[in-house]
Amino acid sequence: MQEENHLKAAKLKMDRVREENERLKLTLSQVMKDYHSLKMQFNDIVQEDHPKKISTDSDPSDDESEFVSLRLGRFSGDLKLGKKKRTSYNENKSAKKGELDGLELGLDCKSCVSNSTQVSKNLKPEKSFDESREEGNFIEEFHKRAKASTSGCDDILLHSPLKKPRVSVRTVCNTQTMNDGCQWRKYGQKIAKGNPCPRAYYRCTVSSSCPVRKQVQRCMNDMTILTTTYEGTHNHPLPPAASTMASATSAAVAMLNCSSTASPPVHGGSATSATTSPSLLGFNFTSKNPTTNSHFPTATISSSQSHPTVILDLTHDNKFSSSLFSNIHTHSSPMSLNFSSFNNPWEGKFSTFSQPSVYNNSIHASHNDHKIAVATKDITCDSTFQSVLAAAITSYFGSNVDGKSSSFSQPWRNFLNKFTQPMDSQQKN
DNA sequence: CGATTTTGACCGGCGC
DNA sequence: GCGCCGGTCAAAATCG
Repeated sequence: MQEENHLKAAKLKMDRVREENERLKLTLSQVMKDYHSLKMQFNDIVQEDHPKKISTDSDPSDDESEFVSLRLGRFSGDLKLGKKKRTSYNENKSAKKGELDGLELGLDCKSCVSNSTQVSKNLKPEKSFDESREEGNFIEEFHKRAKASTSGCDDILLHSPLKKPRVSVRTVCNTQTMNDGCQWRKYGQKIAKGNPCPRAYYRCTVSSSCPVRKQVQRCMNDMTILTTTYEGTHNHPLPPAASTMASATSAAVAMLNCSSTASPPVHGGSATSATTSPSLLGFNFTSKNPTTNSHFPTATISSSQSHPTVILDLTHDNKFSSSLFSNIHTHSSPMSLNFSSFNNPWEGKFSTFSQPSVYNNSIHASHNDHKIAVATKDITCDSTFQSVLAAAITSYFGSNVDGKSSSFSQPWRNFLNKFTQPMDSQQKN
């Protein structure tokens, strides 16, 4: 009798799970449908805007070569590995810790020597004096390249080298940390004010002398959201997966640097006072309608007194963003740059985006059309920013995973191509 | 037994 | 000067 009851209960449970499964399938198919339709529409828009540019600028087979490669710490000849023998990237270990189930930023960023110089122009060192001493030649070369820049991006960091820029990445992640391809050792944990979740401190252990640190903290409002804050630049070669993240963060830092000049003069003129400016860059791509904004990744530039910070929000669920930002950067009026991703570029790459709630809301094409139009129009105002932006997007979404196929859809490629046009041609527009 | 994590102590910057 | 707070250190504990 009891067994029968158990059986019935189990059957009921199975039915419920089956129903849930069906619901998820439906959601997935809806997302896929949206994706394809948006992809088509985006393609149309880009083609209409710049039909010739896209078709004539480069060989289609050479699409990826147009992408900007940002690789800090990868200048040849200056690679000094630490004495530690542990230079392999032990994925088994990560798997043991459950990281393989977590976020995987395992997309390679195509390394283009010819193009990297161009980007280096836009990048500025993000080192403190101490770190500069440590890194010797590497940073010298970096400075040389930075000085050779004609981009006009003044560097607040050169003027105030102690204020190391940071890049925060917000992701949905169920594991302790997201797997960014690098090897880290935890060296501390603290309960930070304003958030009961402990903040963990990690340092890069790929090279013993690597100055890169990261902080990992869960969002108080949504425990599934993980905020990873990177600081510093790797002074060693990185595995492809790690260089992807490094490129993205570097791009974000460069974005931050450029913002310092693009922002209107603010009282005091210090880096920190920029936070009081409601529109840091003078750009605002964010939709006025908050309800249409929930699916798009945003990069937020803000600055605390000690650390200018770029926040890349990859959660798809920006309803938490405002509260989080207000918690972390209480002095900031962060500006949102809405990249208006049409498809779901994270799909399949961020494996922990498994929560149905993330995808449950459907994406409306009309809104996206409007948003991408606004975005492309406004972004073209700043060409330096464009390459940086493109680099960031490229590195995050994967320009070329294995050298054979790009994970970008054609609309994305066109979009990126548009932003990686030579600056001169952009400015003439 | 070496590598890694944990955790309390310590340090320095900042605001009052 | 003092206290708060973020960040780091380092000894002990744990893991593989």
